[in-house]
Amino acid sequence: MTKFSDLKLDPKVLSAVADAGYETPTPIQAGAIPPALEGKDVLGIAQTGTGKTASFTLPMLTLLRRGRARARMPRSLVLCPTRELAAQVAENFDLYAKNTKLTRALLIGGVSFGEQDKLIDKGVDVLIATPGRLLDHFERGKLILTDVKVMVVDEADRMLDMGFIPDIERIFQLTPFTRQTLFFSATMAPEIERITNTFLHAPVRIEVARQATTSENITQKLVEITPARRDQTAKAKRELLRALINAEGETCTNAIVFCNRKVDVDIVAKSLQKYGFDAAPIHGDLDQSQRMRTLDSFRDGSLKVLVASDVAARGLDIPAVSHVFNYDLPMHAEDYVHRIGRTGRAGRKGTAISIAVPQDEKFLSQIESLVKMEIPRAEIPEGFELSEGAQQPARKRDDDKGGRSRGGRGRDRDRGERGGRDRKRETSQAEAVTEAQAEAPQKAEAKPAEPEQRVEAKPEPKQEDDNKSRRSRGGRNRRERDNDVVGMGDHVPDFLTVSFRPSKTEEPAEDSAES
DNA sequence: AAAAAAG
Repeated sequence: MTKFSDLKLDPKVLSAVADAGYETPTPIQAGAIPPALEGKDVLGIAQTGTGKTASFTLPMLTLLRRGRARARMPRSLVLCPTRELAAQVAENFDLYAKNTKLTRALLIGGVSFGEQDKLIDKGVDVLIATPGRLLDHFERGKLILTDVKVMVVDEADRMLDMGFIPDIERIFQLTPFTRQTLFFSATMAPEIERITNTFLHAPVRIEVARQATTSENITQKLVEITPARRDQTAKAKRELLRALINAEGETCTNAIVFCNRKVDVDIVAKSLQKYGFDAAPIHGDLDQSQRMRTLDSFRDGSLKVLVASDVAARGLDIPAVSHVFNYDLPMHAEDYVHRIGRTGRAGRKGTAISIAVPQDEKFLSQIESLVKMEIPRAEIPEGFELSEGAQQPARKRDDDKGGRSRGGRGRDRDRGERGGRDRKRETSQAEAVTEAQAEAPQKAEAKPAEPEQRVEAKPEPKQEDDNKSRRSRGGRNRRERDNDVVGMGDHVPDFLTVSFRPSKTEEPAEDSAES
């Protein structure tokens, strides 16, 4: 078995690796580092969580150790699809470059140019960037790319999804033909193939096994419900989500809840907060500093539940998440794998629980054929009061008061209510927001018996106001929502210390009667 | 059908 010490890395880099506690390279590292150190182009086919980042940072630092960057002329370039990913790569560089004098700059959108300009002017060895901001700097004449010796493209498949390929091609053309290229992608779509054929020179191809489509460390579950009425779907799912989190009890130390839409990320996060969960949203419409703050507090454990769009599905290094909840099933089966891959990492056990409604059927079957297994159906947790708003997959359609039944988890999802023609979203954004708002207040009364004071942090009067303003202003009030979302942290009793024993009072009857 | 990224 190779060790890092066998890999001809710079001693200073090696000592940083050792300090970080790593001894044995992962397969992608063992495969990519040696050719990269020889100056060869590398085509790495690997997913997140395989140790990909170190497989280019370590050789780059070694290759760059001699020489010095000139003003505005970075010596290497790392391109990442998202800001968070770029920031994370930057952290990696800091970690492994700590014993060297190499410098780096992070060029991402959403933050001011000033600081970035200053660093570029001083000259940096490593430039880590998202494509848009990089080109922005270039067009302003701030950046000269003719001295780039090494260029890395990270998560190329995602760049493709995001429409970055033209930008990437352009950036390739701005760098010298003689540069060394390290190129990473989880898949080799035809378009990616074309790019690599065009811009890589005799690359060494390293392919590591798909990160088990489903790691056996991850316990997967699927809970199907069939809301009696379409317009109650969202609320029923939120109720169910809370019940599922509660049912996991103390085993749920921290969790990511994935939603397909940004608006739902906000709604769900807000709803969870109203119910006393230590939750915060993250998606691409939130401003960058808030994204960073949220992510930081999630990493350091002060935030327990991260409600996220797919911005967080891939690439982000969030260690040791005990649970992943799919509030929505992802529309791309691939994303399911990425999402649940946020848990069960590094040999730990993880749990991934997904909520499905009848409309999800086709996504579900795609997911199941991708992961090559049927996701075990789980029962609706105790404490989830089955109301008209949410029923288990209907076995009998006319059993319309039969909410209480718990047994049936057959796969007859096509039975349920599916008014095929009406494809549009069941609840408008504005309605949904007010609905989320409305859920909690009733909650407060229903709950005094509960030992934990989770609800007490709730700023009630303010909500009523917001509620009105929201109603009148339709759905376009994200900024406003963001503002009252943050800052509950200190008041909300620790998620961990809460006893999760589900209680029926948790779901007041009014909750489902309303609307 | 949605998210992300340059404003």
